[in-house]
Amino acid sequence: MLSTQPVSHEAGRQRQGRLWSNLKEVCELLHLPPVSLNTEELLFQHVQFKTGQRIHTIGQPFDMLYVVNSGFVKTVLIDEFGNEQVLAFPMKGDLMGVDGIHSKTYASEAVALSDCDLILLPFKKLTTLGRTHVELENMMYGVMSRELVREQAMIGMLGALSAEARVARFLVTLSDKFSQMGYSSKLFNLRMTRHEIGSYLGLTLETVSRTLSAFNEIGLISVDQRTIGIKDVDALKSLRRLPPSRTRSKLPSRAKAAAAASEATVPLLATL
Amino acid sequence: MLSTQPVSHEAGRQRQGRLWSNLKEVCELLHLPPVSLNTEELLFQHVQFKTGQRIHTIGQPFDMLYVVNSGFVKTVLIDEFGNEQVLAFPMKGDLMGVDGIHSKTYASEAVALSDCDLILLPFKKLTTLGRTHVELENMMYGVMSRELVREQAMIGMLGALSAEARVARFLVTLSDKFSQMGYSSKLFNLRMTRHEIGSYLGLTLETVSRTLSAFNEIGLISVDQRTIGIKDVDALKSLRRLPPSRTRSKLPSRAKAAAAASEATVPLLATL
DNA sequence: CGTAGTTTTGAGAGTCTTCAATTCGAGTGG
DNA sequence: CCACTCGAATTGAAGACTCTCAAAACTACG
Repeated sequence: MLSTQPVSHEAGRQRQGRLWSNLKEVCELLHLPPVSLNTEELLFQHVQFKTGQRIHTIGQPFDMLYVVNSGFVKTVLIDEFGNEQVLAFPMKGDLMGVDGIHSKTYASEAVALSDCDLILLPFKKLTTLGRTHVELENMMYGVMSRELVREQAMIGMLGALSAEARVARFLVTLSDKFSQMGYSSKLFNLRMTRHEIGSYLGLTLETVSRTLSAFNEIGLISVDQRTIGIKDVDALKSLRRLPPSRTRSKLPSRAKAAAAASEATVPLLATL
Repeated sequence: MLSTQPVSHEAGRQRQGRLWSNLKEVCELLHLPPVSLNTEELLFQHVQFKTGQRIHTIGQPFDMLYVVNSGFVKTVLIDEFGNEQVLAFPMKGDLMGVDGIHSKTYASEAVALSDCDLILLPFKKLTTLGRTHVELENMMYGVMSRELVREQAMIGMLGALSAEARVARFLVTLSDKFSQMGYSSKLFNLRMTRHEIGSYLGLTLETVSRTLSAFNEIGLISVDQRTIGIKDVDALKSLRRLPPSRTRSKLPSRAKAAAAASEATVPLLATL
């Protein structure tokens, strides 16, 4: 009903029947301090993909970075059995393709989850340009480093959090992202299936579904198919579980706050 | 007993009572095509850390990248409870500190697991230099991208593999790394505790211990405290489990090869 | 030769997965 | 316009894999 992506693309101008953006617009999209350059004439082309279309595949020669201007994408790894492992759900302002730099070949596959509009950043062009424009170069390193930090956080999450905590975090992150994009942070539509969410979080689709239902019953959220309403962000944010391994030996082993959330039989959390 | 790290550092020369390495040596260490530059005079300083010493902490201002020249390190994330989440075990030839570029502050903590020798790469110096030497610049991007791919693989592992498969992979990876470093790939010492391994793999120390014991009983490896002997690399490499989630709908649902490894009650699996 | 940390091993509990059935929703063709 | 079909989502029940708690053996170090 609401929070449908806008059809009009804020960034970009028409030219030769296509959309183009300049560096400044790209920087804004990436939430980076704008590179103050005389690069008004330096334009990057947009490309549109329809739902289900592949943006790039594993092994394909690398030459482009992509920035999502609108729409939703998933990036996946594919193992020797053909099983997908979702790595990320890039959306407006997210960068894709960095994993291709090293081997000059994309290491992951990107698929459009909705019709979307991407900005093409020819990697060669960027690096040559960065050589003369320090700011741009810093931007490049910065964005790559940011990606790395994001993945580190992901590893931390997969390695240490319970199913409930993972789903809660996922929702909070999505909520933030939506608000950041100018949509409602309280009510939004998931663009991915439970299966894809599960893959992303290292869970089965059933567990994802059950957890969402549980959150719903407790009143943390409202769920109707792919429409999610956030009702208690704070509770979601603080949803934790005792760490699975007793780490950091020297700590005053905190009492396992067996916080029974109301009388619900649902074994949810220690709101700390 | 064996495979103790060499006291002498292959790379590096004495000068002012300290060790220094040139760019070529650093590139070799990183397994990168040597940057053919007239940079004989461009030297990078070494630093030594003793077991347990902190190389950098979270939040500390970023200015250096580090390359491990000898010894063993762990990098960790620390959550709000003070719990450690091991991110990696950098060893000879590995790069550290990239996560600090983005926020100009290290995002992780690095601790020496053994006495070790690191090469300091002042980030500013590298980038300025890269501006004039394309090869060096490419190297920078390449190494960062490689790190990203490594972490992606880690995410895939944490999200999809069983405890046994994770431990098996860990051993194989270590074995490869050791052989790459010039040590025996068949017999080596772990430099980290079960607890650290568990944190790294998203398991408890008990599960790690039990899994190693199980591998031992089956004859895949020999275990004596921290000394590991690899006896059947291929079996370790092919150790898998049915994916936890039925992904990729359209596949001829492979029969769950209930391969009972010998008659052991140990539920160890589908050697494919 | 104690003391503390590491590792092993056991037993029980619990979370998450697996298998299965049902409902829901959208797209297609009659 | 409605029946039909297929994928997505929900829910239940049982089972499996790991975790938790606990105790003991071992190692290292002072």
